[in-house]
Amino acid sequence: MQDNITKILKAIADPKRREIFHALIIASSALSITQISGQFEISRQGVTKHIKTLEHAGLVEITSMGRERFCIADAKPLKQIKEWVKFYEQFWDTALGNLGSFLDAKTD
Amino acid sequence: MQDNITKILKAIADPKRREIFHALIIASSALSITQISGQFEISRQGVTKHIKTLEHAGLVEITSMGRERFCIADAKPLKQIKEWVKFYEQFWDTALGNLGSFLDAKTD
DNA sequence: AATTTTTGCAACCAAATAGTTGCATAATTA
DNA sequence: TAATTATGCAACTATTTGGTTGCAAAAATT
Repeated sequence: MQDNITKILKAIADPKRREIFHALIIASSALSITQISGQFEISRQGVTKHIKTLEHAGLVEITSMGRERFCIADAKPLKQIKEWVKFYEQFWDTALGNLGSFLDAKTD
Repeated sequence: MQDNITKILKAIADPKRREIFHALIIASSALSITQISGQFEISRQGVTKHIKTLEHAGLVEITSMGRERFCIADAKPLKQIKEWVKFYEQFWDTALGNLGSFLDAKTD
């Protein structure tokens, strides 16, 4: 399909999925699909789809118990995003103004 | 349209856009649209579209000079992603195993 | 002045995405 | 056993997205 970091970034790029992920993270216990969808205005199936996306990114783990499926968030994949961003930190205080000085130089 | 962090996350969620952003970040000078598209296999218009997305997210700045448009990357918006991730760091070493213990508790 | 180069805009296309509804099924409860 | 509940799967729709091609216009070069 697509590489890991792409999956993670796409998963959290959607605001509704960030909300769902957040709700799971701050929940004191695992939540069933029905419990989660109760907190959102979209349909249960809509929530299920979002959860699947989060699961494929490794951000949610699911275990079945009886007829219920309990979900819990796992923040660890976000480490990869932190690492990706880390590389660019070295640029974020120097980059601004580069365009200006580049263009100034051109007009000399 | 959509909130700022969503724009930034969507911008970098696409692998091709990450490549373009990276190419711009490590470039020693600003690059024109033609110079950038020369580095990628997709069409110039394809590149232009990606750059527009990056620009709307604040990750690229563009200045026109004559008929050329010079682009430079700005990593600063990535700070917002770092901040977003930061909140979840507190969970990423404790979260694993929560589902297991939750389920164990249920069977008691 | 004629040609070439750099670009934007618009139209188009295929695939992916976010969402829905309807139905079937397995587990639980009455 | 009958009714209810939790869920998955499939089909469908509308919108967005990543990409293309064609054309026009402005700037630079010859």
